[in-house]
Amino acid sequence: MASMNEVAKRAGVSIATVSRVLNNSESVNEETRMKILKAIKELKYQPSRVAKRLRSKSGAGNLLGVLIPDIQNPFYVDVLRGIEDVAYQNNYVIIMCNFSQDEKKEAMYLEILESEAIDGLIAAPAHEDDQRVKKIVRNGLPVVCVDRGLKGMDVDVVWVNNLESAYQAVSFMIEKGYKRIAHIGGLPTIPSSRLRLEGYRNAMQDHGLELDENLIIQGDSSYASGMQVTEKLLNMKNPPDALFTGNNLITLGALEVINGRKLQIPKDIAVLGFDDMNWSNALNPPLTAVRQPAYEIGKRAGELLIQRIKDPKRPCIHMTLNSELKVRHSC
Amino acid sequence: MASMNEVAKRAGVSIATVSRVLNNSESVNEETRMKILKAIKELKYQPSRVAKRLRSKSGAGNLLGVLIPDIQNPFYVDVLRGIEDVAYQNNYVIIMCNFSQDEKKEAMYLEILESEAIDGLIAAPAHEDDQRVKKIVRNGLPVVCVDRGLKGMDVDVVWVNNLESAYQAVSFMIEKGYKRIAHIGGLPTIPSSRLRLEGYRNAMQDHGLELDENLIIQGDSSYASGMQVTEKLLNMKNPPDALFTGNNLITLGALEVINGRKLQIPKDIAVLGFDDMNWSNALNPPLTAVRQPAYEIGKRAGELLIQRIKDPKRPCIHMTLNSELKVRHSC
DNA sequence: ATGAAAGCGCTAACAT
DNA sequence: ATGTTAGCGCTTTCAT
Repeated sequence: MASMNEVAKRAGVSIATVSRVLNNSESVNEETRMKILKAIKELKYQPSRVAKRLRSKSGAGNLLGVLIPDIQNPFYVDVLRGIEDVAYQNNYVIIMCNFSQDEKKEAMYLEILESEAIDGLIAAPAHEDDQRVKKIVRNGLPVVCVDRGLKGMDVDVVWVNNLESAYQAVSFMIEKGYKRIAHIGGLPTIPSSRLRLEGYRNAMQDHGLELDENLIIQGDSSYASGMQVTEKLLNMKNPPDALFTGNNLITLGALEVINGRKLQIPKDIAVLGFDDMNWSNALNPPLTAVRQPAYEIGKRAGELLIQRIKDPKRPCIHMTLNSELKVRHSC
Repeated sequence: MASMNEVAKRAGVSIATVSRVLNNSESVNEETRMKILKAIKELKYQPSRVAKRLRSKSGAGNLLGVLIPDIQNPFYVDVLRGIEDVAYQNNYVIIMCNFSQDEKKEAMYLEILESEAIDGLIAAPAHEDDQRVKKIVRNGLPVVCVDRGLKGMDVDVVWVNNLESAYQAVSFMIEKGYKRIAHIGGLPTIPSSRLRLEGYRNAMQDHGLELDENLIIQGDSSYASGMQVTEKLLNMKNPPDALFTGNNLITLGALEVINGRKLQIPKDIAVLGFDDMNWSNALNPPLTAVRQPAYEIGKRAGELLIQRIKDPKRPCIHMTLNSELKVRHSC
């Protein structure tokens, strides 16, 4: 790979001038500019992003970190797609850090990202009291949180109206006539899990339905937990007639168990999932679900981050996107 | 962030000595080592991976590029997980480049990766004649291909026995008694699409079944193409009694159409998919599928890449993993 | 309008 | 065993 020096030599100018035309800064004589452009072309010169990053400490490195809890969850894949599109359009590139709900791994990745001199970070922190992410924000790195905020910390957040969405979904179930609606929640440490649970509780109460605490079980947000909890619920002497599942993976786990028992959805048990998937119509019956605009969450987060990199002083924004109840046939 | 210089000053030594203890190279007096370690701790010093990368041109940068055609395809997500695990264990970090089957985007990303001075690349090239990836290999960057090779080029590849797997799958369908088995293929430019088609053809012929060319349709490997082609097939005057779908996304698209028409699987039409998903049991009925060991493909590729980075002279390996027919209830 | 030179944080000769 | 020094490829004053 040719370096700026070689370009400068070939064009018979100094590297400073080359740098100037590259950053189309200030006034450069049209003639010399042409000479330089020619040399660049001939040498197939491409600037080293590494050197650039080393030199200019802020925002010019075109490198973003993305920290997500679980790449196997389709929700985060879609978020990632949104981020990636914005990043790509702005000549940024992404270091992907999937910490698989493992806080040790999260800590490692965060250290590495710092030492990679990223220009900004999009993160779904392990929980809202995540000291590691908080420290990074305090250190002045531009950060945008997705799906979860940071308690007591002013930071950009893009998320969805979890409580209201859950409330609306459960209300829908109630109106459909379901009485014993169980909720399989995600990790209680995750704020969105708690909000969805709260929405569930509120809806039940507001509609005068009895709140059977045995019907509320929180797992660890995984497929396996979806299976386990569903088993448990279905084994009850008085099992639920409907399931409100707390995320994508839980929903899928629940479906596996229900299918395994040859139960009919929604006749024997109805299912309404939080989180939609692009292929929810491929399920049989098609899944009724709360659709978070995952791609858009990622896109917005990317935009906010790039804004913040350019203008670190801009006041923080909490952007709440609306989710949508996709009524299909499982409830 | 503290720099090596500050550490050196605090410990009262030169930066060279600091560098030595960091790379636990050569002999350093135990006493000074302690002093330095102490200073490092006190300053919370972390080496800059950027500076390191700029300086030492080969393999020390701990940065890997991953180039994949479609992050929305669960197969690639699992591959990515495998790569990521190996990378993480070896202190490498990943720049994720999803080119969404768009060759312009692929080209852009490849350029950027070069200028990021990555130590190695794992790629699923757009096709086997991909000049851009070929050039990178020729330039001497360590590269491992997954899922697809590079025609006329000696390069490490990790893939699956596509032809045999398809052959086996279709034979299974035939033995089950299906006669009019349709194949919805992926992009003909992708080698694995062609191999799976060939496996299909061979199986049909070897079992003395008529090869109705109307039953063989190649799309673009997407969910949408899965839907379109399935529509077309089901609208035939003499529709197929079984579907052999060419990848994950196609399968899901096909299922949506089949469900939409209230057709029973496998009674009205059987489905066998190439590519399994972690949640295939959540489908109703559970999907019979050819399971590629996607995670392991990623893991192996990661291992091969790190080996090659350490030893660029090692002869190339074509590693063919076995896929497995998961017989469930859709066929 | 252009060049010279310092320096980002580190590695790797080369000295001592 | 440790220090000095010359870069890696670039940006950015400060001169001219």
